[in-house]
Amino acid sequence: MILEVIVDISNSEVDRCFDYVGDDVPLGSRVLVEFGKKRLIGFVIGKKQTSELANLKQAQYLDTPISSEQLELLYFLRKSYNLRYIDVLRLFVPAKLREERDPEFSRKYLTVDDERPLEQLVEIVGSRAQKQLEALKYLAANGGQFLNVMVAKFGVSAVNGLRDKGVVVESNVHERSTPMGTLARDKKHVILTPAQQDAVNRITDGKGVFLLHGVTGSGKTEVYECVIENMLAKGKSAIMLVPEISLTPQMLGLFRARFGDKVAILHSGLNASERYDEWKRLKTGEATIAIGARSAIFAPLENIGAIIIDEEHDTSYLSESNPRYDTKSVAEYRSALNGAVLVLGSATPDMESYLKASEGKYQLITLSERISKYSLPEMEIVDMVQEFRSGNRSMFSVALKDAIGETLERGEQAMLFLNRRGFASFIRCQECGYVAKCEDCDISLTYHKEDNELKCHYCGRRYHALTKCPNCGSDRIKQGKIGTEKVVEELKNIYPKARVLRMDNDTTTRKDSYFKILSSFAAHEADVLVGTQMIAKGHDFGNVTLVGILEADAALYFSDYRSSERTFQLITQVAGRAGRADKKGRVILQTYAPRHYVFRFGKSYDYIGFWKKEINTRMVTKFPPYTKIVRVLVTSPEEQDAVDSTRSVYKAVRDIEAASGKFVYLGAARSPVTRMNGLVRYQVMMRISNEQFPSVIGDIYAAADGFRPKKGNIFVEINPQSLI
DNA sequence: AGCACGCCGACT
DNA sequence: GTCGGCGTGCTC
Repeated sequence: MILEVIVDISNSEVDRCFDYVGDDVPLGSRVLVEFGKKRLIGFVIGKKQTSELANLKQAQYLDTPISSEQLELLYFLRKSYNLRYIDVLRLFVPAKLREERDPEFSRKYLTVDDERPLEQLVEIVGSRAQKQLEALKYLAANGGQFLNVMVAKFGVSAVNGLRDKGVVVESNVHERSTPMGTLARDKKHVILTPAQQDAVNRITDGKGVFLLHGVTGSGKTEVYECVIENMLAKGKSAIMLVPEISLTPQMLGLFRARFGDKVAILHSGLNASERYDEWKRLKTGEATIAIGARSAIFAPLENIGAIIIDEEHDTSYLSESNPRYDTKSVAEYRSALNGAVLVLGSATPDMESYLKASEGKYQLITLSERISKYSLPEMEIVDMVQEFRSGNRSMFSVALKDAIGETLERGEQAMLFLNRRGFASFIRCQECGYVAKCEDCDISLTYHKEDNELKCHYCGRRYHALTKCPNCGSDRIKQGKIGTEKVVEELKNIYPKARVLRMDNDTTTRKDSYFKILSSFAAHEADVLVGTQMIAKGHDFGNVTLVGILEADAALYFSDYRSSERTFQLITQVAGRAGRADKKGRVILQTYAPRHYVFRFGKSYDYIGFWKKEINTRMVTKFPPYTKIVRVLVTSPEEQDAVDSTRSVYKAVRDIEAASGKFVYLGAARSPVTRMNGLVRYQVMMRISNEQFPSVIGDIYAAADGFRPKKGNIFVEINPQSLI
């Protein structure tokens, strides 16, 4: 039998099948092959009787980790996102399966017998066996250790003595570092409200895609749990995706409590062995629920009954590098393959999701009541232009300053948000709040220091830098951006006794420091937490009664067509942080544009009102979800190489346009960030109507692949999150 | 990705 | 004269 094998090398040159001789193994099998001079892991994706080539090498069968359904998914991903075979296959298997070594390789692990108290065990060992007692104490103190490590430390006879006396327990593990037992398992009994029950029934008995629009605190999680429970009862499996940031021990404990060992958790904190163990539990059917961040959509489950995507508007569902893909559309495809329901849940759904719901493509379920009897906090909007005019040059409005003082006096906590993203900045007049926008796109211009000019990131149009406000003539027109350090500094000046914690990209370089800061704040080791949007998500802090949003419009004027949507999502999310428990919350939102519709709708938590206004803008200005933005990014260490490639791609795309009909926009230019990591960056930008998109995207991919720069790289992005 | 083959500059 | 630079091409 000839096997068509994809080898484990991610390179466009070898993104095709290589023929090997082998046994008649199932498609999706893992084999060991000799490729050139290297021994590599490969995946069988095709079989045939004969090959055009002579002298084929032999492929050695290992196992079959990939299902036929996943192979269908492979072709879908490859076509939709122009991915290489191997990049998709790598998403399907844990890293352990990319090594030649037997993944089942395990070591003996010793733990102290926890059925009996330690004193009793000490007695059994007896005072004569000093070395054994020492080893036992070490085990008890460390919670366990590998057998070979114990032997090295205490000698064979001491360790064997302990094993003979039966005071230690042996188990086979890979390299597990976090024992399963550490997760809390307190079971809570949940009684659903009629609205929740109705949602559960509709989803369980239905099919297709559901958009679960539930206000903050409306109990979406209970709905997810019940849907999963019903699917398990039907003998089906389920996948639940959450933003990486919400994979907290509390959240996982909740699911463990309800579903026990049926849950497999795939999060970034797992080491390779733990990941393999969880993957295998799903593959063998021992676990039938997969919970994790976006890549858990590829979990090796069969007969899936439900796929749930919590906080579906979250941008972490879009993979922006290496294998680029959109988790939601993968989920839609996979749920269709399985005949499963797909549930998209959010308090502030993605513009496109709600549009599909309004068009009847998704079934809309609304949870409008909060479970808790406490209502959402009152939102006050402070006009910072007014503050500035009345002589307050501080970054804190009088209202916010007073509110912080009162909160501190009551011994409660406050959170201050700085709405900041990226390093590029817009230009704003401090006197009147004027912001420079592109005349063609109605998107805020970005100031580029190197060229001292303003640029539109969507069409490339350039404008002179402003020295005076065109609206009011003031010269107080400058970059609108402040940092968290400055906020902390000023806060310390006003309230020297306040204990302040700061969290932003600088303070949270390591992943665990994020949780450290949050849990320190939760333990009331600080009175005020100052941070960027990072602190908007995550835990509930019962003692937080004040939330201040300092530059509510900073993201609003960020050069991005989604800036209003982002701002609305953010203020809704942030407001949810205030007064969740029995204390009434207060939100103070500072802005230079108090009459902007985002704040008008945000103040009353009116998602639908906002959506209607915003979707109309998108339709009129021809931005997603009515069009698709396609960007071909070309990078190279050499200017000419990048220019040549960009020109060729642009010409090819012009031909595609000529054959297919005019695009909404097409242009080629330098990328907004012209150099990065020593590489020059050029781009071809397009905006294409939804109708036209499916028929041209394949040709655009082909054009990009065909005119790859000699020394650099080229890739195609669809609706990129940022244009840097 | 690696590795081999192959054609031009500064060294014993 | 040669050693080695990395451009180009191939791996079933």
